[in-house]
Amino acid sequence: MISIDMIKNDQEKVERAIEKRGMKIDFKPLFELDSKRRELLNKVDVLKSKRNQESAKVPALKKEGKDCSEIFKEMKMLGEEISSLDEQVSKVEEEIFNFLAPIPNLVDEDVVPGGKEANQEIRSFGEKPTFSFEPLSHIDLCKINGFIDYQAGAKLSGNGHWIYTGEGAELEWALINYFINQHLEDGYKFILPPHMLGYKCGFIAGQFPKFDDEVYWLDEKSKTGKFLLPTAETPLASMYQDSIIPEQELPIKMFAYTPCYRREAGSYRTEERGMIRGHQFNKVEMFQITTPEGSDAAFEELVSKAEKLVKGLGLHFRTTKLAAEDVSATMARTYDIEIWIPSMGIYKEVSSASNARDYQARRGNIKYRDSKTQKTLFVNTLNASGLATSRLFPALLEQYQNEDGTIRVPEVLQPFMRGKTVIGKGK
RNA sequence: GGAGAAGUACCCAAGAGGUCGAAGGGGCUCCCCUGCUAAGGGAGUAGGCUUGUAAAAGGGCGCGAGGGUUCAAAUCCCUCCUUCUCCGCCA
Repeated sequence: MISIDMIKNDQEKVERAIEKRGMKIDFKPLFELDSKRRELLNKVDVLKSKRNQESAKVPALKKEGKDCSEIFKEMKMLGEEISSLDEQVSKVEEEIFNFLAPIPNLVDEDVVPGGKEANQEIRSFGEKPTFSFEPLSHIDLCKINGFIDYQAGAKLSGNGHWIYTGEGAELEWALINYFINQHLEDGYKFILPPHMLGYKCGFIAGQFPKFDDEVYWLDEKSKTGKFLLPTAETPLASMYQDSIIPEQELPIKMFAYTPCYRREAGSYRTEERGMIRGHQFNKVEMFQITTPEGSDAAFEELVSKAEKLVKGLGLHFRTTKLAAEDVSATMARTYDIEIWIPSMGIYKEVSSASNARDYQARRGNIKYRDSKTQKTLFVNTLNASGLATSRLFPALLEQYQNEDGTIRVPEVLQPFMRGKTVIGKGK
């Protein structure tokens, strides 16, 4: 959420940032609402002040045995005026909220305008692997090795669901453990949040109201109902809602492992077979809460942590800085770490690292107390996957396959697989 | 799922329609005393949001949240949330 003050202070800057997303917003109605609100508040506050003063006199008058009915009559009329004005105030405030809430975050100055085509690769690691034999796709590799049971998954839950079986499940779990271990070593706090969340979490994280159709609602979609988390970012962003964090506790560094549940309605189903896009996938999510001054460094840290994980697996990837239209509405900047999937001949996102600046903090009223001024200020929130397995797993199988269809286990995963160096029974 | 009780400031807690920005205690801060420590004495310790302004002064809101009754609500009524206790259910 952006604020009226941000717009007032530098309207040009705000407009520039929004234009980069290919949008245009006329703020005039907002300013009108704002001055109307002030006007109403000034009026009603004077009346309330008068009511308070008069009411304070009553006990003394009563003690003297004087008649107060005249005052009561007058105050009753005042009271009616007050409640009518109060009503107008809350209506205007609601309109202001409805105006501001859907406005996307302001992208950083250095984020270029445009869509996907304007994304810039900022660095890459490793090379596209070459094979001396005809490599198999991860789908075939899973089938011959019995890592994944797609058919049974579909039987249980329909399209977009799969079952990790045997060494496939072991590999999946080893990946998750490898991530968790790295984050613990880096001093991040381990969080296991609930998977069923209330509406407000979705609002704070910025997914609602726009994307409230893309999550699974456990009952009917409503402000009181619960939905299954689409990413652990949603609960992590909401953990500190309505609180003031002492500055010395910042930055807060944490991570969570959860499955992610997504409807993925209208996705590119044919291209994305296998586990590229499913309704449930595993992800470890990193999250940081920082001061505004600390958030750039935190962002770099998150990106490099995600890169380190992929590097550790020895997988070829590139890091891309997203152009404005590709940055999600909640975020000011996003870097994607994309991994090479040989059978598809494309890079797929395994981590998305973003700085929300104070956008989520405003939505969730998350503040910190500045140690010098003692003032309360909004925190910055940042998140990055670290990592999602559903793209990593296929890339790993394909990049680590042997000619006989077995899979070499990357060294970093071996400790989590009881020392195994090769998995699968092969062709 | 059912029944009951409770939610007041950093913590505990009084408060039962008007002078309650809310008693008291603990904690914390400062000072005094005691050669250290323990103990004692004194003073201070409500914020958050908002309005207003050049800055201020001043004003509004505030006792879990939201409504309502009333001239007036921490206090009465309703709804919701949370916590605790008891009962039920047991993956």
